[in-house]
Amino acid sequence: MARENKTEPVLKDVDKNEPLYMIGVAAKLCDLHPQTLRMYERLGLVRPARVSSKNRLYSQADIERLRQIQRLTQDMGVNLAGVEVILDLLDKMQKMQENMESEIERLRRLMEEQAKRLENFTSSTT
Amino acid sequence: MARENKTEPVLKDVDKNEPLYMIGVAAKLCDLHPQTLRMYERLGLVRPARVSSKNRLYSQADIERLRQIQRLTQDMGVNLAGVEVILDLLDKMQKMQENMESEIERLRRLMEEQAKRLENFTSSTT
DNA sequence: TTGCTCCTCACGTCACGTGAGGTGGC
DNA sequence: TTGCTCCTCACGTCACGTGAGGTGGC
Repeated sequence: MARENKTEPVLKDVDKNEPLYMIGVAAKLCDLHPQTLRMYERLGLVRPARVSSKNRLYSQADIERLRQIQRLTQDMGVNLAGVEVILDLLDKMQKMQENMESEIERLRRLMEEQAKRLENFTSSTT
Repeated sequence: MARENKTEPVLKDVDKNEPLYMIGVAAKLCDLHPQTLRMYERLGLVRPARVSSKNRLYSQADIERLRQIQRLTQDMGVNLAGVEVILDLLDKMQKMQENMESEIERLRRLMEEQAKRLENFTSSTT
C-alpha cells in the first residue's frame, strides 16, 4: 500500500505515474499554439495543474480534451462558447448512460434471483 | 376516418389544425429578423414548409426550434456550427433516454409476471 | 397602390487565433 | 547566454446578423 516516494512534485488529482507536459510540449502534441492553450485555460475550457502556482502541467486527459476541442473548432467550425456547451452535454450523456445501464443491470440481477427461486419451487413440487 | 376537406393547402407532415406562420409573423414571434430566418433555413437549421414551393410556412415546432437557436446564439454566444451539433446531441440524448426507459419498463413488466408466477406456486403449495 | 413575399450583395461587428514585446527562473 | 516560461496588447480574418435594392403575386 505504501507508495514509493519519488522526487516528483506532489500534485492533487494526478497519478504520479502519468506523464505531465509543459505548455510547449502539450502544444506540439496537439499541434496548437501555446497562446491558444493559455487562452483555453483563461476561458475555463482546460484546467492544467500548476507547479508551485507557476508553470502549467498538462496531463494525458488534458491532452485528450485539447484534441477534442481542436476537432470541434477546426474541423467542425464550432466556437468556444459552443465547445463549452457540447463538452458539458457529452459529459451529461455519459453519466446518464452509466446510470441507466446500472439500473438495467440491477433489474436483470433481480430477475435472475426471482428466476432461481421460481426454479426451486418447480423442482420441489415435481 | 375520412377527415374533413378544408380549403387549406395540403402540407405533408403538418397537422391541419396546427397554426402556420409566414416568415414575417414567425420572425416577430421569435423577435428575429426575417433575413435571419432565411439564413437559418439556408444553413439547414430550420426547415419550414412551403406553399407551392414559394412562401415559407413555420409550424409551432419550427417556432420552438427558432427560440432554442435564439437562446443558444444570443444568450449563450454559441455560433451556428455549434447550434447544429448541440441540437443533434439533444435529439440523441432524448432518444437514448427513451430507449433506456422503455428497456427498464420492459424489465419491470417481466419481473411482475415472474412475481405473479412465483406467487401462484407459493399459494398452490400451501 | 400598399404590404407582404422572394432573392443577392455588402457592410459592420465581434470572436478567436496568433504574433510581438517584455519578464523571470532553471 | 539560450530556451523555456509567464503575462498583456494588438492585429487580421472570418462568421453572422442585418440593411439595401430590386422582383413578383395576393
